Amino acid sequence: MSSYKSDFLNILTERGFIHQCSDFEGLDLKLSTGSQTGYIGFDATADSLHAGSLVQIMMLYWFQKTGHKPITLMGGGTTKIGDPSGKDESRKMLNDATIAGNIKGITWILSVFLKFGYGRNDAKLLNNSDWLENLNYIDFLREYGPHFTINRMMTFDSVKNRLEREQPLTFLEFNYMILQAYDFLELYRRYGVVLQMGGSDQWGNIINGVELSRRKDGAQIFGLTTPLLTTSSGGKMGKTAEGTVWLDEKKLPSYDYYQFWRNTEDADVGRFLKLFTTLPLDEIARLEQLQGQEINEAKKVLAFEATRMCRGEHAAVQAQNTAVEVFEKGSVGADLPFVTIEIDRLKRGASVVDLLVETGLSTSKGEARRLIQGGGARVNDVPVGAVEQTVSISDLSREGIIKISSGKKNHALVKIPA
RNA sequence: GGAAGGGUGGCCGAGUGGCUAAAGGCAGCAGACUGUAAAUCUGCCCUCUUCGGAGUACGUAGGUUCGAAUCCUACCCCUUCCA
Repeated sequence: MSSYKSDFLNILTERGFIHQCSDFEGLDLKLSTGSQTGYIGFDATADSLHAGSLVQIMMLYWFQKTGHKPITLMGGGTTKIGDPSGKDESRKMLNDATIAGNIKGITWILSVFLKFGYGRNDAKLLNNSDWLENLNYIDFLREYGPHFTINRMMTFDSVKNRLEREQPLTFLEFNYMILQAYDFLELYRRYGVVLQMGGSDQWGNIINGVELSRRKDGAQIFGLTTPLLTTSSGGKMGKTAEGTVWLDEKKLPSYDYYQFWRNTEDADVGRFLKLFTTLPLDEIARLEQLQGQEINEAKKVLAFEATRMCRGEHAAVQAQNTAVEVFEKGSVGADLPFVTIEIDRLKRGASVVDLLVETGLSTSKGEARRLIQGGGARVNDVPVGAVEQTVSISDLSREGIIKISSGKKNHALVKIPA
């Protein structure tokens, strides 16, 4: 289907990673002449990454897999500015300690997907504060300022959108793309980086770096972006009802991570299999053929593989087992969240409303009541009829467990202390 | 510094003295239908509650009034235009 010389571009094309490239031919030629270095920048605005960043991470994964050297650039410096791309409001200012903590968390999760080290194509971690923090304002302006025209900058979406929507865009944020462009040039000079990858919202920032490097150093370097990922029904990737789909297991249990992928919409399964698993394409093609109810098999593969990559084989198996127990056998699984309760309290009768709140299935008593009134609460899979209902010893299973559910998908366990 | 407009629930956006916990839309939750999908339909959607109510809330702080998101004053912030 595709006909690039480089494995990297072939794989990316086949798996649907590519949105735009500054120069396909040039990049292909460059990549096919040997191992190259490329990078992706990560904002340090949160202490971990979520599913929305996974496409970029997978792109780096393939970059390394095909023999090239990935650099993950932490935006220690640029995070202090705030990227205006895709938002109407400027970011909160973060302090140094927070940024440092965030970088630590992000680095950890990246190391799950990439092999870091000192080998030939091992991934390398850098922080742009190394060269941004001590820039001399006047020198910087004189050196690089002339290469950016306001006229041109106004045409970039990040700037244009703000202006069109009459939202404020401060000079601080206006500088973001200049600094990111400078990052690229700096990386080219220091490490011979020839490719910057990123989400499609980064296109403007990336292309600025390509142009700046060409003008300053005559560098022939490239930009490559992934499509903006949305679900087929238009939802944003990485956010769900429960909140953000964090990659870090400390921030999202593996069972929930598995369930996120398990609940993928039909229309997205094939696309996601290509992007988020490393299964061979013919295997994916087979799974894509499945219709109707059989598509669930493909979703299980997707969920398992995605969980395995991010959380490891053991966690994936466990999550899958729990899902089978809960959904296919109507039973309970080890991975379900649980709370313990004193046996005395059970003897007296513990209110379902309280338990819904304690297990985290509801965030307030009012919400728990509404859930019951709406017929969405269950105890041991039996709908709760009244708000006042309580559970007692007799509700305990042989294993000493009571299953509490909010709807059909959200379950938690109440256990008595061993 | 001056002039005009504006700041409402997670978001968008009505509301210009009581009928407003605040229209409508989006997002979200639950139910029905299914396949742990989508679409559709229905209910819910500030917090607490002994279910009678109670407490908070319309940028911030005061004031007028029996009664304010709505009127007045000061302050903060945003937008546009002028200097």
